[in-house]
Amino acid sequence: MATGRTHRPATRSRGIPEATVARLPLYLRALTALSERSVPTVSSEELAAAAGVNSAKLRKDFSYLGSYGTRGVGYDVEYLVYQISRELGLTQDWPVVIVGIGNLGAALANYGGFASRGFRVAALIDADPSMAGKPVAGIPVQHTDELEKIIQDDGVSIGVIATPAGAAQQVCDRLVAAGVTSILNFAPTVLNVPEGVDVRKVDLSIELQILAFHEQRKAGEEAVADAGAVPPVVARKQQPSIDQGPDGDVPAVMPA
Amino acid sequence: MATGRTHRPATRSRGIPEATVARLPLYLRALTALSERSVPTVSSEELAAAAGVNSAKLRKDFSYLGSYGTRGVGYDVEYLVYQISRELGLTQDWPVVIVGIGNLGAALANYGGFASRGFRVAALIDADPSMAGKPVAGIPVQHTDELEKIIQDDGVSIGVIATPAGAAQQVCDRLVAAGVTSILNFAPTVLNVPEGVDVRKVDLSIELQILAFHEQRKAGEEAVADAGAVPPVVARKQQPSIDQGPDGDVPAVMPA
DNA sequence: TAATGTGAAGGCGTTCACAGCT
DNA sequence: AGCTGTGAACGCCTTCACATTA
Repeated sequence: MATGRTHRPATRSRGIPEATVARLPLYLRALTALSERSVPTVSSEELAAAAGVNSAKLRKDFSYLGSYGTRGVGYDVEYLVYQISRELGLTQDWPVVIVGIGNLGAALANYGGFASRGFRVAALIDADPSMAGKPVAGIPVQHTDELEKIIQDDGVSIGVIATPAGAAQQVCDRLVAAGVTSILNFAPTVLNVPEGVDVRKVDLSIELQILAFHEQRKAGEEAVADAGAVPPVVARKQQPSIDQGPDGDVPAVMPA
Repeated sequence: MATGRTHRPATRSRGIPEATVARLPLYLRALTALSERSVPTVSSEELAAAAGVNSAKLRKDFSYLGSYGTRGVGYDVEYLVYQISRELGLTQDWPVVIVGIGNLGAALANYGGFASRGFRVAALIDADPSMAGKPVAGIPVQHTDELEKIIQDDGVSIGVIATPAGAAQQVCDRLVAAGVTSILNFAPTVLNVPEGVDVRKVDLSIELQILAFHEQRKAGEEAVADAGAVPPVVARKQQPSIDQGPDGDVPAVMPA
C-alpha cells in the first residue's frame, strides 16, 4: 500500500455504493430539467421514469444519501438538486485539462455540458507545435511542454486524454507526475496508474463490439424462432452460425 | 412482451454473462497486439495483465466460451483472436450510420477503430441542409430525409446518435422505425426504445461527475489523514466540507 | 511441473414487499 | 391514503483455491 492510510474513509457510514454514484448524475439531470420547469416536488415513481430506472432502485439510492423525501408527498426538487450536487462535489469548481486536440479533443472542448456543472476547461494541450496558440472553442491550444506548469498553476486534478493510443500512457504518466489524480481516457488503451489515481475510460470501439454481440444474438434468436417456418422476409444479414454445441466441438478454424 | 418469444435463447448453455461480454473486446485488443508481435501463446496471467484484469476473472470469462486453452501452456493467440471475434460477431460486416455530424459526429466518422474491426460507416446523416454533400472523413453527408431509405437499402442495424440532446429521441424513433435495433447514444438524454432494441450510452458529463465524486472524497480523506499533523505542502484545492455527520443533520441549504 | 478450468464461497447490487411516517 | 425508507431475499459477479490435465 503506497499511501499508508486506510483504504476506506475513517468517517462513518459514508459507503455510497459505486453503482449508486454512477446513477446520481442521471437523477441530477432529470431533477435539473424539473427545476427549470419549476416543478416543486416529484415522487420516486415519476423521477425514476425520467431517469430511466425503477423506483425501488431510486429510493434505495437516495437512502444512502439520507432521508431527503417526505412520505406521502415525494421529494423537494430544489433540495434534492442541491444535495446530489454537493454529494457529487459539483458545488465546487473543477478545472480540467484536455490533452490531444484532434477531432475528438475539439469536440470535447466545444461540449457545452462541461461548464454547466462545475467543470471548467482550464487548458487545451497538444503535442503538435503548429497547433500552439490556435484557439479551439475560444481557448488557445498550448504545447505539451507547458503541461506540468499548467497543472500546477491551476491546481488541476482532472485530466482528459484524447490522444492517439500510442501517446496515451506517456501523457498519463506526465499528468499523474504533475499532480492529476483523476483521468478520463478516450484513447483505446489500458492505462497503468499508481494507487490513488482514478481512471475512467470511454471506448467507442468496445461499445460497438458489445452492441454487435447482442445484435448477432438477436439474429440467432430470430433463426431459432423461425425454425420450421418460412424464412424472414428481410434477411438483414447473413445468419451467423448460431450455435455449435455447448463445448468440446470442432471449431471452423484452428490456426497453427 | 412484444415479441412473443422466450427471453433467453432456446439454445443450450449460451448464457455468457454481460460482464464477460463487456470484457471480451479488451481481451481481443490485447490479443491483437500480441498477434501483431507474432507471439504464439500467452498465459492467463500475462494476458490478464495486458488487459488490466486479474487472471482468475479472465479464466472464468474464457470458460464461458469453451475450453480454448492448454494446461501447462496457455492460450494460442491466433486461435483465441478468432474465437472471440466470432463470439462478438466481428467476423461479419456491420454497417453503421452516424446521425448528427457536428464536432463529435465528425470525430467519430474519422475514428480509425471503426473500420478495423468489422464496422463500416455506411452513412453520415445531418439535419442541416447546408451540410448535405459535404464530405466528412471522405464520406458525403446526407440529409435526414434520406435516413429511412439508407437504413433499409444498406441493411443497417446499428445507429450512432451524436445529435444535440433535444433531437436525440426523435432521431432514435426514426432509426428504430426504420429497422435499427442497436443504438449507441452520445446525446445526454435517456432514450425510450421498444423491447428488443439495445441502447448503450456514452456520456462525458456523467463520467466527469463520477470522477469529481471520487476526487472530492480523496480531498476529504487527505483532510482526515492530516488531522492534527501539518497541512499538506500543496493544498491543491479548497477543502470541501468533508462530512457533516452520518444522517439526520441540518444541511447548509434548505430551499423552499 | 505449470497453468488451465471450475466448484464453492463471498460480496455487491437489485428487487420485493411492507412497516412507518406525513 | 399515499409515498418514502428499508430489512430481507435473490441473483449476478468476483475471488479463492485446488483438482485436473497436457
